Amino acid sequence: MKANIVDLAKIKVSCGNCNLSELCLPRGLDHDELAQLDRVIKRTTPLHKGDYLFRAGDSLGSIYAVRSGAVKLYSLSDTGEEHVLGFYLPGELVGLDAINAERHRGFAVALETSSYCSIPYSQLEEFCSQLPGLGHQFLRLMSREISHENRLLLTLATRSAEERIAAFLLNLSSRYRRLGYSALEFRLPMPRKDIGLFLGLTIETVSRIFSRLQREKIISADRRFVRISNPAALDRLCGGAAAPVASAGRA
Amino acid sequence: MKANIVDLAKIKVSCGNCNLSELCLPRGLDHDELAQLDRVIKRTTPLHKGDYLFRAGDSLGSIYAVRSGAVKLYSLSDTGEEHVLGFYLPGELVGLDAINAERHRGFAVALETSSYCSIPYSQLEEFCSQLPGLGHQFLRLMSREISHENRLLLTLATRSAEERIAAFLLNLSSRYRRLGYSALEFRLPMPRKDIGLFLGLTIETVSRIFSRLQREKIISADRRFVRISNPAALDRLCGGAAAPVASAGRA
DNA sequence: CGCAACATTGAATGTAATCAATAGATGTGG
DNA sequence: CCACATCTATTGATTACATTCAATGTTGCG
Repeated sequence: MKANIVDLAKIKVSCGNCNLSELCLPRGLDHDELAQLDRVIKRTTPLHKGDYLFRAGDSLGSIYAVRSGAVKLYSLSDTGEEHVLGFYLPGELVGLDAINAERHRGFAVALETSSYCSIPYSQLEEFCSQLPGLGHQFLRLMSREISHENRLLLTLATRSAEERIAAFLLNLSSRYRRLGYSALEFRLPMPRKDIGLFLGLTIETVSRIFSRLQREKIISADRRFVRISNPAALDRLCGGAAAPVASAGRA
Repeated sequence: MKANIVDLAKIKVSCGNCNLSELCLPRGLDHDELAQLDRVIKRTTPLHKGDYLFRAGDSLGSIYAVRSGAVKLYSLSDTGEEHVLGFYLPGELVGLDAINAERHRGFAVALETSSYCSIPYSQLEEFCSQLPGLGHQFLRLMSREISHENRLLLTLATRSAEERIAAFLLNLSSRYRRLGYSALEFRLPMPRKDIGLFLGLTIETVSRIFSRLQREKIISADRRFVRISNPAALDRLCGGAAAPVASAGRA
């Protein structure tokens, strides 16, 4: 059975055989293009919870794609307050905001054991010129990030605490479904505090809203495990701000 | 003197002679590349106040660069509420969020008489492959949009009404300086209502904060005309969230 | 087991929204 | 040119929601 193990390892280290390829950079590439991309993508040992992908101030080395686990991106203000900019799940790219200044402004940390692929940005840019399909997909992913942030801006600017939590849960739900997991039952990779720092709420408010949604039989939550019992009600709550259908990418 | 007029007109319709070229797509291109880019960029008659560049649901035709005036990007929720996603000044690109879905989700409307350049997205993408300098700059501008939204997310998620207004004014200030205008005295291209819809505040709150900042001698505002009397105080107010130095792009 | 991190709940406070009225600016047609 | 309507902005009074401060409960780890 040793051969089997080796096979699994080989499968894992190729974009062509990655089950995320339709969500990630390789999307739309033909066999040859894929092979070329594969040559520059690096896959290293997984990160453990608390390990950093990069830190604020680091010069832009690589763009990272989450392969498993979850990554939190956050920034620190002058006064040391943390703000969570987003959570990244498998198939999603981290570090796109650093291209302009060629320097990261945020910290990317693993919320749990997580594996990732990385590609040096200079090479990625070069490849985007050479492989039109890759350039196309990369621009799409950049644009998607902008779209998602637009939706998030709307949520943060205009929605109540309850609506924000509802939108957050539905967003996660659709992203898990996209990954082939259950959309109605999942485990949150982040603590309540990070949800609060992401949505602009205090941890107490987050906790109270979770309790309220539970009293109203809309969700049932046991620590990090969440079950959406009444998706329609949750949908109604977020006032159409979350676009649960066909949504993907950052929360 | 008729020749002079013709000359001015010619100057205006070339990226090579546009005074915004260092802020816009042509940045970093050599003479030949510039000439190629110039061939596909369209410059049409200016928009009047209230004219639309595109509307939600429109398929992605072109990417637009504001040349003069100001453009507001906003979206409507299911319930018809407006949310302003941003304001675009000369040298800034509008419509980058539509690349992913190949469809606009927002409305782009001129806040005042505004001119613009447009480039069909399919051609832009093709050119990005052919001219590495253009691809590089376009990715930078996409990335910059993401960075600015990140900063905005922080502002909306964690700042008080006063801090939001302070950050908003400083952001506009730095963008006007970048364009060569006064950083301390400018005219707001948008009404109070739009500022509120952008910052997640009601028009009443916006008005009250403006009044308060005036009582505190930090600004003086007469309708749309704003003078920043005490930039240091304004800076202190926004708690380091606005990064007034070297900031550029969307508010 | 005992500690530390995470989470929940309650009471009091404060900020911004809402409701409401007024004032000023802009534009139109008589 | 003025009367009127409309749009925009300001200010005040009240209300509602989320924060803050505080205490307690729970889980998992060393």
